[in-house]
Amino acid sequence: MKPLFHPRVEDLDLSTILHACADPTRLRLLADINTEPGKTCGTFETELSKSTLSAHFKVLRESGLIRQELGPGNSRLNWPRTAEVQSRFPDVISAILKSAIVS
Amino acid sequence: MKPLFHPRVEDLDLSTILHACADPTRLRLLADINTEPGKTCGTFETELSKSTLSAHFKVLRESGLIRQELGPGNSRLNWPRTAEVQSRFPDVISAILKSAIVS
DNA sequence: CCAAGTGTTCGTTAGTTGACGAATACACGA
DNA sequence: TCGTGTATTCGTCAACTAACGAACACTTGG
Repeated sequence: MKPLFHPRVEDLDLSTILHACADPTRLRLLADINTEPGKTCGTFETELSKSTLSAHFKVLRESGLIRQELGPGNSRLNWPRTAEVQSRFPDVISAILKSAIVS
Repeated sequence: MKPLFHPRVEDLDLSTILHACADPTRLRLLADINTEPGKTCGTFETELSKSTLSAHFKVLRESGLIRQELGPGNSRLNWPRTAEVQSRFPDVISAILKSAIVS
């Protein structure tokens, strides 16, 4: 299986992270992952196609906001990297998530 | 003089705001405006053309992050709307600005 | 081995973005 | 009124984005 790319904490970039959060779909996915860590890609409530969703997960993963692990049956388990991101950019993600869940 | 559009506080949108912050140039402008409120558009240190800069100010203004007032000699005074944005999305902008100024 | 389930990758398309120079609009001072 | 200074608008261009379906890759159960 092809290894999935995850940026190191020291390579996180604020603009990249904000760009990843700036899309409503991705912000929703990110909020869901933080609410229910370990969700697989297929368990998100959405109207979008699989390929579109996959692309959004890729953006979240490559920005450093989530970690994707192999799960059973070729599935992907999605974990938040919120703590790691916070270590570089304190309070940014937690504040965004708080506002995102409300709105 | 054509009036400049400013969104009302109740119309602020989190994704729009994050998108405005996601560009490195705009984040720098926003940080500068917060550091030195009332700066005019021409006083920012940048290599970009006037028209490009004007477009960035427009994005910041229409997202609700700044307010632009008429100044002397057809200049624009740029003021942060940080407090208003905070009232809708607590801590988001302050956290972003703190990280932005460091990096 | 085969079929079903889960995601990714590829190619395409329409729309958006960021950049620029040139032209324009407006205010102010001489 | 005529420049000068300040900023916006317009038209253009290349690059990027989000969306889709089809095809592919991989795991697992029968």
